Amino acid sequence: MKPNTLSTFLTSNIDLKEAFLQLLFSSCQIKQVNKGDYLLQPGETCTHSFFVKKGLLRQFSLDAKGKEHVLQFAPENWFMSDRDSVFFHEPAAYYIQALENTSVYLIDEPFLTNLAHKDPQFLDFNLNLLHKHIRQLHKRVQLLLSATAEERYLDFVHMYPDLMLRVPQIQIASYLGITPESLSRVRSDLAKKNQGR
Amino acid sequence: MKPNTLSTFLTSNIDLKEAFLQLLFSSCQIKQVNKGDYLLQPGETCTHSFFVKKGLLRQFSLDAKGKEHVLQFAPENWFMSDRDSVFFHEPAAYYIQALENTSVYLIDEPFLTNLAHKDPQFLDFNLNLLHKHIRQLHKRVQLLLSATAEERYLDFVHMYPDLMLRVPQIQIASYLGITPESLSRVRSDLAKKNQGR
DNA sequence: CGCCGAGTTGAACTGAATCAAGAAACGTGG
DNA sequence: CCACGTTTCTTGATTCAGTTCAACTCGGCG
Repeated sequence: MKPNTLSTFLTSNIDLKEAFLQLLFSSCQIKQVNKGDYLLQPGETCTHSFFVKKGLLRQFSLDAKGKEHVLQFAPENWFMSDRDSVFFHEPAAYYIQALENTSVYLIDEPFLTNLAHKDPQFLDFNLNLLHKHIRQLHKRVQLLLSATAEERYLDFVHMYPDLMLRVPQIQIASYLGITPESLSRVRSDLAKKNQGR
Repeated sequence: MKPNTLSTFLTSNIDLKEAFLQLLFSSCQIKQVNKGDYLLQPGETCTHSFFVKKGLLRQFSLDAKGKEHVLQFAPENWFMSDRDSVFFHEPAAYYIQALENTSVYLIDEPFLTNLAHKDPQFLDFNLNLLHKHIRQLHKRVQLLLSATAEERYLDFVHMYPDLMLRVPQIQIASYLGITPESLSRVRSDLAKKNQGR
């Protein structure tokens, strides 16, 4: 299942009524951002989530020592939003930046909530997304608690093989919670092991 | 705000209609579990979440090396559920165990979903909970990525001071992703530092 | 009593970080 | 299309936070 548009993404999960789809599209603006540009920076507040039509986003934080830590990536057909800002109307705690030239739909939150209230199918779809997100985060915590750098890398490659080809290793290292140097070593160790087979 | 019952917990967030509250209570069974007993084990499936009336639960996994990793604790008035099992009808991946003699409400999932569909206020309440949960998990990932053992410990003490008094250090160490020995050392180092003031 | 799990403390070890330096890839402007 | 500077990736040497293993203490509890 490889949805290519917002429409197929939405309908691939739950059969949304055509009318609601039209409504969603018509209410969405599209925004273009260039590689390196920011959609959101800490301290700002915004009322919409982003849905990636084309391109690639990353969400990251800056710690006290000035280091970046990637929370997640969002390639085509992924949602990304800063919950502090969008749902709780607090200043954002994270950066959202384009890693490629990217076009996103701006998904207005009040509108989404409205839709959830009006369309039972959309509500199910929405709840499903949230539960999946939580499950994925649980898995991530679990990996950070228990797995070595190598294990986490292998899991990443397995889960997001396409991202390996698009995201600089330095970003992947940050996502995995290791330094770029360590990632490089993990990769060369794995290459050696696999050479013998 | 220190809610003491399911009723006050629910109403403290959003004003739920009295009728729905009655409905919720009437449909909930109460279950008693003794310290050390399991509410759920990997491989099982169950259709309800747990709401802790009195006592303390923990959710944890067992890794390949036989080590436990605590994902989260649930003291009074917290929800705990295994999403794999409850929402996706897959075998559970985690254990849920009582750390004290505990009584929980069994919250039937189909019923909850129903409620969300019927009562707009309950829906908002439900969505709010999910978004908060995600936000908390983001923060946890962020800490695991960027903070030292000491920093994570201090954050835990700050966030859950009550749990420090009820949960064995060995469990807290597991939650923080360090060994009990390391936690002991972190604590004694902090004690030394604070002694001089 | 004596046992047993929780917590502490010490010494040796290790996975990953840090620091440093070089090589390869990339984009931008001439 | 090439030259340049910039960023990414690699490799090596050293350091360090946290683990491991082991011994010992303490407080409950049968």
